[in-house]
Amino acid sequence: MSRKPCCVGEGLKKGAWTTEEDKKLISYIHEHGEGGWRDIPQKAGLKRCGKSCRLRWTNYLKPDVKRGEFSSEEEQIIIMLHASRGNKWSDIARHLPRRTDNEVKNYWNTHLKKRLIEQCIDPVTHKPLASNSNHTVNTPPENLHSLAAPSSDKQYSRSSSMPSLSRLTNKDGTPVQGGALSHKKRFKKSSSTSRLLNKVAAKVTSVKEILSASMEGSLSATTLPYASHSNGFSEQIGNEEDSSNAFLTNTLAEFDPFSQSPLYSEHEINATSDLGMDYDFSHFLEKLGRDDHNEENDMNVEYGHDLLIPGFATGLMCLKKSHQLALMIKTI
DNA sequence: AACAGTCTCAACCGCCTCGAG
DNA sequence: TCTCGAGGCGGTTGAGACTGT
Repeated sequence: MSRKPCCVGEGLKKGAWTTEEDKKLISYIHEHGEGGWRDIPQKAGLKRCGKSCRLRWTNYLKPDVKRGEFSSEEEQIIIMLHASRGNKWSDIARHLPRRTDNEVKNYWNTHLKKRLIEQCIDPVTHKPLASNSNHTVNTPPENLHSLAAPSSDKQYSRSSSMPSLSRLTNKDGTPVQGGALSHKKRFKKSSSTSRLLNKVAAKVTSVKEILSASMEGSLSATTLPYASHSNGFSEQIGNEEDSSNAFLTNTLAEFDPFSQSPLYSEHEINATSDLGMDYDFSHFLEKLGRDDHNEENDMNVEYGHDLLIPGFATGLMCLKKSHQLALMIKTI
C-alpha cells in the first residue's frame, strides 16, 4: 500500500480558479489527456488538490460542457426525471447531453424547485401539496392559446411562466459568479423557443387544425401515457390512427439519440452537437413517457402547463414532423 | 451613493463504490 | 479477504453580483 493520499500537503490553494490556473490545467489535459488526477496538480504546476482539478475540468473547462440557459425542454426533462429518479443528478445529467450534474443540481435548487413550490407541487414527491387548499394545481392547457405570452405582470410574477435565466457573462464569455435578475428582466430574457411557440399559438386558430394538417403530412399522433391526461387535444390525437404508431415509433427511434442507452457515446453526443432549437427534445419526452410508464415510478401529478406540457409535447412532436408547420413558421 | 438583503453558482466537503495491491 | 486510494456523487457553503430602499 504505497499510494499517496490525493489531497495531502500544505499550501494547497482553495477557492475560485484563476485564468492562469485554468490555462495550465487545460494545457496539461490537452497534452496528456484526462485521468491520473492525483498527479496532475504537480505535473501541471498547480497548487491544487487533484480532486479540485477534476471538478474544475469536468464542470467548467471541458470543451463539450454546455453552458448557458436551460431550454424549456431541458427543464421539462429535469422535472420529469427528478420525479421518477429523485436527486440522482448524474443520472439526470446523462439525459441532458453536455450538461453537468452540478449544473443540473444548481438549476434545480435555484429555479425549478422554487417553481414547483409556487405551483403547489411538492418538489420531493412531485405531488400536489395537500396542505394548502387555496392553491390549485394547474391542469394542462385546453389548447395552445393558453400558451400565449402572459399579458400582465401578474402572470409571470408567480414565476409559472417565467423563462429560464440567462447567465451573465464576462467579456471573455465566461460566466460571472452570482447575479440575480428581477422578474421583469427575467421575462425579457424569454427563450427563443418560448417566443416561437407563442407566435405559433397566436397564429393558428386551433390545435385541432394544426394536428389535422400535421397528420395529412404522413405522420400521426401516438398513444402516449401523456395523452391520457385530461387534456382534450391529447385525447383527440391519441385515437386518430393507431395503425401508424409503429411507423412513428420507428421514425422517432431513428432520430432519438437516447434510444440505445442512457449512457451516450461521445459520438452520439457530438451528433446532437447543439441542443438548442435544432434539437427535438420531444422525441426524448415521448420515449421517456414510455419508459416511465413501464416503471413502477408513476407520476400522478398534473403539472401546470408551463412546467410540463405533456399533450403539447406530443403535439409538438407531430408538428415538428410536419412540413406544413414548417411552412407556417416560415410565414410568421 | 450607500447599505442590507437576496440570489446564483462555482467550489468544497464528506460519504460511497470500486478496483488495485 | 482486507486495506486504501481514486473517482464519483449529492449536499452544502460562501463569494460576489444584483436589487430595493
